[in-house]
Amino acid sequence: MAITINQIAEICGVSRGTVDRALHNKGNVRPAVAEQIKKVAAEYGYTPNRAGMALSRAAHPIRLGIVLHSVQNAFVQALLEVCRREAQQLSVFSTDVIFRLSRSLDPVEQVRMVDDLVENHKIDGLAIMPLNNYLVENRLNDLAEKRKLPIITFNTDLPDSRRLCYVGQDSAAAGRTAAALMRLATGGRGLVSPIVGPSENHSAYTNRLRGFQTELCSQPSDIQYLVTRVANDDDDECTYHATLQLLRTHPDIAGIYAITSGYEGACRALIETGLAGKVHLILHDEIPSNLQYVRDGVIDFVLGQDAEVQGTLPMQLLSDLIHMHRSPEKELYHTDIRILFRYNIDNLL
Amino acid sequence: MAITINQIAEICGVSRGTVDRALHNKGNVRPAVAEQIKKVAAEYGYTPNRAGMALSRAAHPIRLGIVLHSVQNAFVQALLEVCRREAQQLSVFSTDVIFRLSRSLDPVEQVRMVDDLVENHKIDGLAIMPLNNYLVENRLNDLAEKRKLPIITFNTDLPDSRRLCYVGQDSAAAGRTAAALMRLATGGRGLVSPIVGPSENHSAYTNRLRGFQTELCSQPSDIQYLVTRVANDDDDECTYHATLQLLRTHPDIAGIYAITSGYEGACRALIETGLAGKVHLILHDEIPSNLQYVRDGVIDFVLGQDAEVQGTLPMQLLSDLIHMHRSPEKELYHTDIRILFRYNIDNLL
DNA sequence: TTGAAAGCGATACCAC
DNA sequence: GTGGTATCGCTTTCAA
Repeated sequence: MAITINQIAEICGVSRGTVDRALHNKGNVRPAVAEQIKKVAAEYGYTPNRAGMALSRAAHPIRLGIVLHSVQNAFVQALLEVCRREAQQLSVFSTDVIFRLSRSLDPVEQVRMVDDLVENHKIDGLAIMPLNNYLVENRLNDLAEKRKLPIITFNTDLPDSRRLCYVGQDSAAAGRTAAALMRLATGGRGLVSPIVGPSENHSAYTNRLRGFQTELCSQPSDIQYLVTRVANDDDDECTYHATLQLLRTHPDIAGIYAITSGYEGACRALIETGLAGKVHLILHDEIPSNLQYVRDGVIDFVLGQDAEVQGTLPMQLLSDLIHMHRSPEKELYHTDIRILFRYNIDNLL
Repeated sequence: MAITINQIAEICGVSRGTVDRALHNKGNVRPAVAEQIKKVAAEYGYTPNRAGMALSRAAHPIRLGIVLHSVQNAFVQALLEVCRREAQQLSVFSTDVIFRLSRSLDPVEQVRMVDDLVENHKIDGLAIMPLNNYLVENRLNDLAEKRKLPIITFNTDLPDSRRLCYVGQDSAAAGRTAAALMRLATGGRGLVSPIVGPSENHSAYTNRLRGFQTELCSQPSDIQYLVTRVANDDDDECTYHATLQLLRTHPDIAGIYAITSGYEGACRALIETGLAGKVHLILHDEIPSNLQYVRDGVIDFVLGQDAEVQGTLPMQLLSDLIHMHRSPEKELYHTDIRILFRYNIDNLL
């Protein structure tokens, strides 16, 4: 076992209280004594016992806010699940977590949620999946500056805001990865089409498209490129019809890249037209339905992102910051870009 | 905050001690009272506070043993690193971890290490990366049966032994994954050669080869198959020479599958012969040198395994079992088979 | 500026 | 069979 605050107190011939004040720079310790205490602590490699801290804090809980949008999306639901589990874990550390969820992509609603958490629930930290909109950005900047509220973005970033850090995928890199896999799957020939929605306020989606596009065009090849637009983000039905239409007008198409996990309709369209397995298909997110389509030979590749890390790290970082005054070490915590295909999906935990 | 043992005691009009005995079935509680206590606990969704448990156990520490071989291998070193970090974490739960490391693949030495941990250090649980040898297997079976020692295998399994469970990759599936990627990279044409050592006592390696072989032969294709044997496992120099030899005799070779991360010599051979990027190359393990070869265009794909889970889960499972009498839920905890190539390696945590 | 003491939740042990 | 009490490491409060 590591050295304890009691042992340090004994070594230095002072009381526990004094050691605590010295190590936390709370003042009311004679400088010379504080000096010696810190020296001894460093010498013996003192690290506070987390169980002890947790227990003693039970009387003074802190509150964290979590804001998510697009909760109808299957991946976001998985992410929410992980967040809930982590919230449970954190309750040991006297950290209460308050969730605010929306289906829409309405920035006004998101700002209202944030305000509610800050004004009515007095949160000490915020983890948010932000919409890419100036209303949201301005509000977050305000809170960070004027209220000194620590804010962490996750899943989707708002890079120019005053958030502490971002936990999530590098969306542009994910798009480039999709392009490289598409090249492999098609042998670098034929017509390839990404299916995208308006992606308004949703920077993850626009970044994926940009990355895909950039990478495909970066090397000379026999690939033609055509963007298929659908009316809504994460809309299964739209995607179904758009894909049917695409397959009708371009029956010789080589590959489709459905840019969100809400675009499962593309799978149905391929199956119904008998083109499943012939047209190469790449989708995002490790959700059960996608994996089943992979097993059935409809989807070539699924690009997964690490829901585990995205759902736990933001809260842990906030908790560490507030409880132990330890700031995040990096600005960007980029999570895995997982490549899943039929050979490596049935061996997971 | 969740309900505590104190509150249950108050509700039931008994003392904390009684509640504790009732919930842990320690006897010495009147059946009717025990019944009521359990009912109340269930009703209020009681879960023991981990911080409290950890703290109260400080006086009664437990000991875990960890046995690793092939520690000169870069991946095993990364794994060891993770284990050390987890051991640090567990010290909060009064769990001391004792490591025994070997470079060799000698089963006699491994058995000796296990014996030392059991006899001289009185370990309460064992996590081992076992050699595939009857001496090891018999010894583990003995300890499991006669001494009731909980044993978990990790990284490499010993499926017929009496271990509680296994945490690690499905090696055969990893081999199949390598074969599928090789098919993609080569376009399904040409000569493909896995490079393997004797793999004596090392079932992960033999299973990878078996999976690779099975998958390549499972579909009709224009791929020819030739196994290249080297004298030692994880030997860079051997591999270098064997690869040079292979490239000389088969200058038109399409792909090489180096079955362990110790076979970096294959990369050097390809670079020196000017064949890097022309002959497709797949290696195992997410180690820095491999990733650099990917960036340099020498390696097409790296198959990674999850060192994080492999290094933490076995100890957590043992700790949970010994402290809380909670047995592992599964027999096989298969970790990720990660596919890494130049597009998704520079965006990691 | 400092020390002493209470309390967080769970466990172990000793009286009764 | 049961209740009381000490203990783990840390924080906080109050008194000196």
